[in-house]
Amino acid sequence: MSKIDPAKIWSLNYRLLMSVISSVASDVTALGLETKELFVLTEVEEHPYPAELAATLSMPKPTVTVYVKRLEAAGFVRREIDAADLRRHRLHLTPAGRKVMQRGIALLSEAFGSRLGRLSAAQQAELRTLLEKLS
Amino acid sequence: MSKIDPAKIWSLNYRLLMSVISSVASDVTALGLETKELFVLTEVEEHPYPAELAATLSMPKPTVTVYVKRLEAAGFVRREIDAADLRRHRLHLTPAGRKVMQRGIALLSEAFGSRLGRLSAAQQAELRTLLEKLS
DNA sequence: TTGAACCGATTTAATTTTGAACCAATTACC
DNA sequence: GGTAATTGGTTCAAAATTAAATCGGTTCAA
Repeated sequence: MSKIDPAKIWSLNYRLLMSVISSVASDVTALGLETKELFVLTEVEEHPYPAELAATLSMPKPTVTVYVKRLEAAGFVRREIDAADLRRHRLHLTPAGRKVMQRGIALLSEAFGSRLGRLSAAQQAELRTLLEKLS
Repeated sequence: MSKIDPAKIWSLNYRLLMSVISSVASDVTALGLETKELFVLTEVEEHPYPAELAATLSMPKPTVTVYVKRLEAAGFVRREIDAADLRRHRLHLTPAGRKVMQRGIALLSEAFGSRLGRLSAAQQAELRTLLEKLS
């Protein structure tokens, strides 16, 4: 068996993700948001503050500011000042935001799921376990 | 066991990659190239034409044009018109390009490898196998 | 051959993304 | 208390990215 090459695994994974992203991009934008805005939307409930979103998604803060502004303008999130810390802006998914997020996730699940379909259910579970360990 | 959720696996993987990328970014730029330029560099030998690079890395063609121009200006790749098809520009890694690519890959391997280190050798091999099936 | 369709790459112009500087609120510490 | 350091978020100007149009070169069908 050949020696494990992290860069090779990296490259496989990187190209996989990029390929899936670009395959769904046009359908996602048809929903009225950019792909990366969708990623933000999917994390809003677990990480309801812009700074948290920036950290978990590894995005610069000004980028999050822009996305949140657009998501708010589109009516997908609502913002309110956190009473306990007036610097913080707590974000809430609106019903429209939840709906569009679910549609976006469905597109992603469909595209990525069709790749995952090449694996058995056990292998998919194994992949998830491995990725969780890496996270 | 819970039902397999492609979007969940997706999200784990996406955040993992972004996190690794941003952790190496500053060291990579210290080598004299941008992170994405490094990705291009690593694929040049297997895919020596810009159009191929764009396809395998899921990048728009103009983006590749820009990166290749910079890599050429930095002396990391050489370009020559393909004699068999005058539209195509065959790319070659220069010795300096190979060196910087190896350094960049080492950084990436180090950063990603430290995550991979949480897995046993068998699990790493398994991950690679799974990702190859998905690619 | 010819010319219509196609393909590889680039240019241009517009949009997206981000580093740096900033402001306001909070925290830590004397 | 006071004030220095930190944190959440934004602004602004600059840089990166890309869609659309373009230009040669190639292919293919007649």
